Formats: sequence, C-alpha cells, structure tokens
Amino acid sequence: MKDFEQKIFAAVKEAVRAVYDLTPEDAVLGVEVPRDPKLGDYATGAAMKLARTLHKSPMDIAQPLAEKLQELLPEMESVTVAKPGFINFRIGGGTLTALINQVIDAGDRYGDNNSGEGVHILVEWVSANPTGDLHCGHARGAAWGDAICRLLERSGYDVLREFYVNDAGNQIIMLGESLISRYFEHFGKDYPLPEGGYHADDVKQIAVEIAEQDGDKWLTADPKERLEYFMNEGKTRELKKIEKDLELYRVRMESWIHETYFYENNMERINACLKRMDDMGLLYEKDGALWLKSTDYGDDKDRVLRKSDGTLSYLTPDIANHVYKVERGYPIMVNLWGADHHSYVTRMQAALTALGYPKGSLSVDIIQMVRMVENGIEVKMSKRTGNAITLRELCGDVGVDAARWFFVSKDISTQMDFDMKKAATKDNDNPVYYAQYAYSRMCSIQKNKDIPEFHKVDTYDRLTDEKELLLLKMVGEFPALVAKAAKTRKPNTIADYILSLVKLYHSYYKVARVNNPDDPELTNQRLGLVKALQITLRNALDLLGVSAPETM
RNA sequence: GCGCCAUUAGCUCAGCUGGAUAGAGCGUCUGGCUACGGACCAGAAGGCCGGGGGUUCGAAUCCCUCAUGGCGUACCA
Repeated sequence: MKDFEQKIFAAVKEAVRAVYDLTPEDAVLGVEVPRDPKLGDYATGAAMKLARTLHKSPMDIAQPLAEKLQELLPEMESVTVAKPGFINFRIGGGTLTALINQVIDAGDRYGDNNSGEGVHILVEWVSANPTGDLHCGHARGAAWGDAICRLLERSGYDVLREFYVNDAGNQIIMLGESLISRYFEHFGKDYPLPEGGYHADDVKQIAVEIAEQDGDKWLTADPKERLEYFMNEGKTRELKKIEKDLELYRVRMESWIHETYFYENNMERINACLKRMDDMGLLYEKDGALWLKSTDYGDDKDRVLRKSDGTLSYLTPDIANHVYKVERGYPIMVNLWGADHHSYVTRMQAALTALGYPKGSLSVDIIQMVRMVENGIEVKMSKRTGNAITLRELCGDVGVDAARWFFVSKDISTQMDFDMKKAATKDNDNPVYYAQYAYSRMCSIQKNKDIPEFHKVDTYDRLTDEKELLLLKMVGEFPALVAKAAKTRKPNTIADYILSLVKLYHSYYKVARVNNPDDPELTNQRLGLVKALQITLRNALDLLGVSAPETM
C-alpha cells in the first residue's frame, strides 16, 4: 500500500521537474509532518532548499509549485504556501477515512513496507560470553537489537539474526577451572579457584549438576581431559540458559556462530583469512608477533593478530567471522556492541576495509551503559543473590513488557538510568501500561454485547470529528514511520508514536461515545475507526516486542 | 594525554537531512466520574537547548573551543 508520504514525495519530485526542469537529490525534496497539525498534514521545504540554486526567494519558488501539486494530487483538500516558503498539504477527509478498510484488510501486515527491497542484512547482537547468566546490562542491547530486526523484517529486508558465541580463549578455560573447583568443593575436596574465576551461584549450580550426573569420577581423572570436559559442559549449559533467557525475553535468534568453528580443521577459515591478508601485503612480523597494518585504514595503531606465544588475539577469529558473514551472502552487517568495546570498532572496520570490502559494509551501533536505579540510588547488585542482577530477575521483577518498553523507548547512544521501582509500578507512572490500557479499551468496546457488531462499509463519511481525522492521519503515517525507523535503526521513534497515538485515543474516547443507539450508522463507522486503531497499535507494540493485552 | 559517546523543563527523555512558536511523560498546581474500563480526561506553571566563538536567509541540529560526566586507550576477551 502506498502511503501519503511516498505519494507526496513523488508528486513534489514531479512538480519540481515540470516547473523548474530540475531533478535534485531526494534529500532536497524531503516530506515531513509539521509539528503543528494546524499548519497541514504534510509539508515540504523543497522551495527553501531550491532557493540557492534558483536565485529566487523561497516564497516565489513555492507558489507555482503549489499550484502544480494541487493538480497532481487531487485527493488533497488543499496545497498552500506559508512563509518562509513551506508548502503545506491537507488531506481530504474522504481520503483519510478510506484508510479504515485498507488497514482492516491488511491486518497484521499493516505497517509492512518494502523500503528494504530485499537487501540482505545480518544483525549480530547480545553475543555474551557463555560464562554466566545474562545480566541486566545485556537487557538493553538484547531488546534493542530484537526490535531492530523486527523493523527490518517488516520493511522488506532479508534479515539474519545472529549470536556470536565467544567459546574459545581464556574465559572458557577460566570457566572450566572454576567449575572444577566447585565440583571438588561439592565432594569436600580442595581445588584452587583461579584468580579472576567465576564466583557466581550459577557456576556453582552447574558444578553440582555435573556431580549429580557423573558422580565423583572426575576427581581422579586426567587433568587435561577433565578440563576439556568441564569447559565443554560449562559452555553448553551456560549457552542453554542464555537461549532460555532470551526466549523468555522474547528475543529470537536464528543463527549461533561459535568462535571455535573458526578453529576447526586446523584453523582452516582463519588461515585462509590470514593468507588472504598476507597476499595483499597487509601483514608483518615484529617482536615475534604477527601484525595487521590497520593504521593504513584509519586505525590509530597496528593490531596484533597472532601473539608472540603463538596464540591468536581476539580480533583474528572475529575477522574470519565477518568474512564468513559476507561469504554467506550478507554484505551488509550490523553489530550491536557495548560501550566497553567501542575502541574495537575502528580496528574491525579497518580490517574489513583492508580486505577490500566497501566502506559501510559493517555498521556498529554502540550501546551506552545502563545504571540500574531505585529511587534515584544506583543498585549494583541483586539483593537476593549478591551478584549482578540477571535478565531473568529483571523479567520477574518488572515484567518483560515493561523492561522491553523502557529499553527500547530510549535511544541507545546515551547513558540511561533504569528505574526498577518505576518500571515495576503498574500505575500511570508507567507509559507501557498507558499504551496497553488504550489497547484493552479498544478491544473491550468491540466485544461489548450492548454494541452492535461492526461490519465493513464502503464509506466512512460520518467520521468528521477533528480528533477522528487526526487519529486516521496518524494511522496513515505508520508504514512510513516503520520504514524510517528501520532505516535509521531507531525503534524508540515507534515508542514515541505509540504514546502520541494512545494519548489521542484516550482523549477521543472521553469526548466521543462510540456507541450511539440512536445512530447505528455512526456507531458502526466509529467501530471501524477503533478497529483500524487497534490493528495499528497492536502492530506497533509488536515491533517493540511488547504484548497487546485484550484485558488487563 | 588521546579517542568515542553524551550534556535540552524540578526528574526521565524526544527533537528526522539545518526550517514554522523547542516537545512528551512523570512531578507540582487547578478542574472533571448517573453512560462504551478513572490504569482516564481538560487546563496551568515550568527552557540563555552546558559556556563561548563561527558558518547562513535561518542553528538544539553543522564547524571550532572550553567545561562537566561516562566509556575506552593490551601481544584480555
């Protein structure tokens, strides 16, 4: 379905061509929604942006454009010029009410658009080390990344949702050693917990599980074999919990790529990568280590790929990981990384540029830190366990809907405070319930036995109230908003939209009774409006992974 | 020291590619329930957009600089 914004944009383009014989860049022709609805439903600043090229005043440029536009867009009630040179569009009521049937027909697919044009895009996020439970620090990125995928999928991109499992390297050895120590402890024996080992209860619990499953046979086993076994058991079990927690949090992954995969077959993939870089003259040896000349590609220093002890640095398999993404048909990659990894962005991009991938192949969105707060005071540890607050606890304490809403409704580029008290309250302090309440109202009005059941009609010409038309206008903006949010990867704009929509609905609900026994026609048309709103709201909430409850 | 991210109402945050009078929620204050769900609605007060320069028809938005805060600055992952 072609929404108004696209239609107007195309018309502006055509008008500029017809009147001034120009075909400027798309950015010049931008169509927007004016801040003040009194000005118009849509507007373009094209005339002002053309002022420089045409050496004329924006007002003089706008006038003939507006006349042409009125001609091109007969469904517009008016096309007017306003100082300092805006062209404002007002949509006719009939055009707006026609949306109702379109929305109802589209149903769950209303909002879907093809702005992505089938582009393949791989989103990698969460990617927590499988050495412990996901904690609330992961919750922000997990919700944000999932919402981005939902937006992209509904905008016609071909998305692959991927989790990169760091299951090689020191932290896994540390996990194995920590488990062994807890395992010994379980049988009343001593085994030193390594420095920097994992102390959390979940590690202890896994050790107990292994003890119950295998008995005490590992106490006397070959140390090398034992470590291998505990490392494997540990990461498998930790990963399973991560999967379960993500599911609870409604985050869907499609692909799990293990770091160890790149070490398989004598490091086949990694070596191929290294050889390729070597053939391109990107590598050199110094102090017994192998270096990548990343400074030639924007990094501020060269990076070690193979350390002097012969082992690889973290970067090396991760380069192979990204090469593998492209090989699988995903030339556009998006990664979500925590703020503590931001220095890593430049070197990863430098490596990919060095390998010849076009600039912009990899976008990395950095998720700034979250401070968990209760009544303004930072809460570092869980009161129950004394460890970091886990995602699971968070879901239990504040609920999945509230947690996801809070994280997804704020841009990730700024540090945020997550107020657990506020998120857990079920009153009007909490915007997520305000939105869900509106949804419940929409549902209950349709289910009410005293109100006749809705049936589709050809025209909804009785809907002339200012708020009704305003609501429909917002409904009409939804597909373009989804497309834009997908492109800019900003789900928070959807949350803003939801709040404006439900605020207007609550306000409408107060002044206009849907049910009007003396006027069944008006009642039916209003029910159609409510249904269209309900569909739009449900789809919008779904983009954020927030449920739309029929009753609360 | 250097790099990245930020700084907008009392608080938490929006603000699109530079555009019309800088917005919302909470909090504060004033009002509103005999009818579809009051988890609601109507209204008011509250701003040198961190400071200072610059770019231009126009700057919260772009550039420079300073201040403040966070994160990073490994042959860790």
